Amino acid sequence: MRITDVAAAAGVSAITVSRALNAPELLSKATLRRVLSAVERMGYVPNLTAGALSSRRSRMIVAIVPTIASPMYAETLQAFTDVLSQAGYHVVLGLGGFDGRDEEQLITTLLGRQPEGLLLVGAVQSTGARRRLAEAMIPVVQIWGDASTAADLQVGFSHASVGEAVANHLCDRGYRAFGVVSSDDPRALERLEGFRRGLQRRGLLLATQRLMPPPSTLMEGRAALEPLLRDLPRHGAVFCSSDLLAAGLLIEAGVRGVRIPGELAICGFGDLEIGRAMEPALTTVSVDGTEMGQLAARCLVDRLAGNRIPRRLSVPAEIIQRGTT
Amino acid sequence: MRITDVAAAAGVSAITVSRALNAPELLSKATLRRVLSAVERMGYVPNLTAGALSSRRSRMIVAIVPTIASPMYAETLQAFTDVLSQAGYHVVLGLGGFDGRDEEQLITTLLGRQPEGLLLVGAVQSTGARRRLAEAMIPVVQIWGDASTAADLQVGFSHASVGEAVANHLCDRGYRAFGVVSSDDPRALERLEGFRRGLQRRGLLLATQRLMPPPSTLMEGRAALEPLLRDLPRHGAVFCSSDLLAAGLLIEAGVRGVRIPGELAICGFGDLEIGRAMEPALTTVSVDGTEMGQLAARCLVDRLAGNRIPRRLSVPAEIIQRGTT
DNA sequence: CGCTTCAATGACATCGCTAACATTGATGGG
DNA sequence: CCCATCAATGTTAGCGATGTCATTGAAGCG
Repeated sequence: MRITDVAAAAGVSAITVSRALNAPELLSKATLRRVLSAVERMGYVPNLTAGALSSRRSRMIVAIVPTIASPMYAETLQAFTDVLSQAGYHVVLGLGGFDGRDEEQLITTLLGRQPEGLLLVGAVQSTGARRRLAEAMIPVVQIWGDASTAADLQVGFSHASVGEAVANHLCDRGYRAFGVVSSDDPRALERLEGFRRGLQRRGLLLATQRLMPPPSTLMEGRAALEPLLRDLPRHGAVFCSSDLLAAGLLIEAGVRGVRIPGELAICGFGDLEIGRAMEPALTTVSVDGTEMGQLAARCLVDRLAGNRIPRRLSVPAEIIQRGTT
Repeated sequence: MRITDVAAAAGVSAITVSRALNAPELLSKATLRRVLSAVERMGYVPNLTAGALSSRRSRMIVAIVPTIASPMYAETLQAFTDVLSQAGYHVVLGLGGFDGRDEEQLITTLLGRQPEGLLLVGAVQSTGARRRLAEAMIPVVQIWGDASTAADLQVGFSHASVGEAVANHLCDRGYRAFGVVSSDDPRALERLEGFRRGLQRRGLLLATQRLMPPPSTLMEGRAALEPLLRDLPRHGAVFCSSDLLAAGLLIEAGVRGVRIPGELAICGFGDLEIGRAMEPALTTVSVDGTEMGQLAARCLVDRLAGNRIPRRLSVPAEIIQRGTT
């Protein structure tokens, strides 16, 4: 069924039906009612593909995320999609993984959909992909971004500063020996670097670090405890790149009877529900993934509506002092 | 840049460029090479919207999921998207929530994209939405489905049987007093009903049940322990609708010094990582969310390729006996 | 009353691609 | 040597909507 069918049924022209659906204020009350009732009666569903081609407005936004299997990204994407859906956009999902392989390929085919905007979690790695994005001439919001790569629009926080702040916080609480258990994705590595620098500023060193490929899991956290205890002096503190790793440590500590924070202090990252629910509750860094997703979405919507918006937005990343440090 | 620009640059007609990209086997080696090099050189990205309109093949699949904030669905969707992406489809995300509000609206606008297939988590609630789906004449795969609602294609398992199997399992292990802590989404309720029936068959009754709105959280699990202990005789067993609830009980039990499974046995659902990582590890029902997502995707791909495929596929749901029962 | 103005509607071309059919020229069999 | 055949490429006409400009008629105004 096409728009012309509805038009015929309502005794108007195709464009009038189009207007009834897209710009009802242009029609007289009577016509509008007649057309809408025909639409309703016939169960007409407009072909958005055709509409997009004609109007050059696809009303689609592409979201490129490493994975949604990780709760942090899932939460962000959920919020992002909710807001955009409200604003009348559809979200096309691109799962890129953590390595840059196929990145350009993925971005290219998705750009072929003529999205009006794009969400990017983390940085674009390949220059080819970067060029493609630039050529697309659409707003790109980057979230969870590294400082290094400047996208068009950015919603996030400085991972390096977070690392440094955690270092300071732990020093202030009196810890003097430090370890890191971290995934080796670019954002985690930036936090680690900041952490290390923060320690250096205080004249302290990192005693041990353990890197592993993303995504991080509880099990990896559990497995990390034993080597950590070996390498780190008693009363040390460990900074984990994810609450999952931290919670894993906590669980294993429970099993082994290691007192937390007495024998080992733990700071996580992400403020996931699991951290809040553990006993003792996890000290962690809270970044509001939901807010970040919402902000990113609103950025795009505003920008597409022609409003001027700030190119950089910060969401706060704050250390939540709880029971494990 | 349009396809004709590339065609001009390569000294061929538009359709030849189209074929170079979509049906290279139809072209001579020389022409193919010439065209592809022009495509490459000019950085041409085909407009898939136009292509979709013309060919009536959108190469898009719509996925409608209650939420991706829940790890189970996120995992399934991840697998689903991965497979489809491999097969050259893009996934458009629809987040429907758990209530049926706006369901028809959401489905309708998404159908306007002319997707070639659709993934549905759970059942369609409104009849309006069901009619719309039927009229769209595209394959619809339903996963995590209730038995009641027969979609076009179905990949899943019987929630009721799972509930019954858990009842039997717990009875067989000698428990005689039973409780349930559950979300009240339709699928969880079906499991609950099966559980109750299973108990009845054995001449046993449910001593207490506590329902709460989805999504389930660890915190709700923790909060559920105290009333549960009040209402349920010692040495009872509780069936939770999610590993998150179960893990919450487990954490709270640790805090209160309630011995698991000595004083309280716990069975979860979902086989999430957290259940495996807890100590004692959680007895649970494992349904492979990844496999379900992959299967659903393959169903669609096969069907769209014109192959005959079974209308119902089962993925196994098996009880994993671990430390909490 | 004639002219402007504006609200309401329509006609037509167009968005960028591909399906369907047409054409071309080389190949090979009788 | 002619003609059927087939591989390789081209021509034309849409796909289903909307942008743009044109048209209509009623209202307002001096």
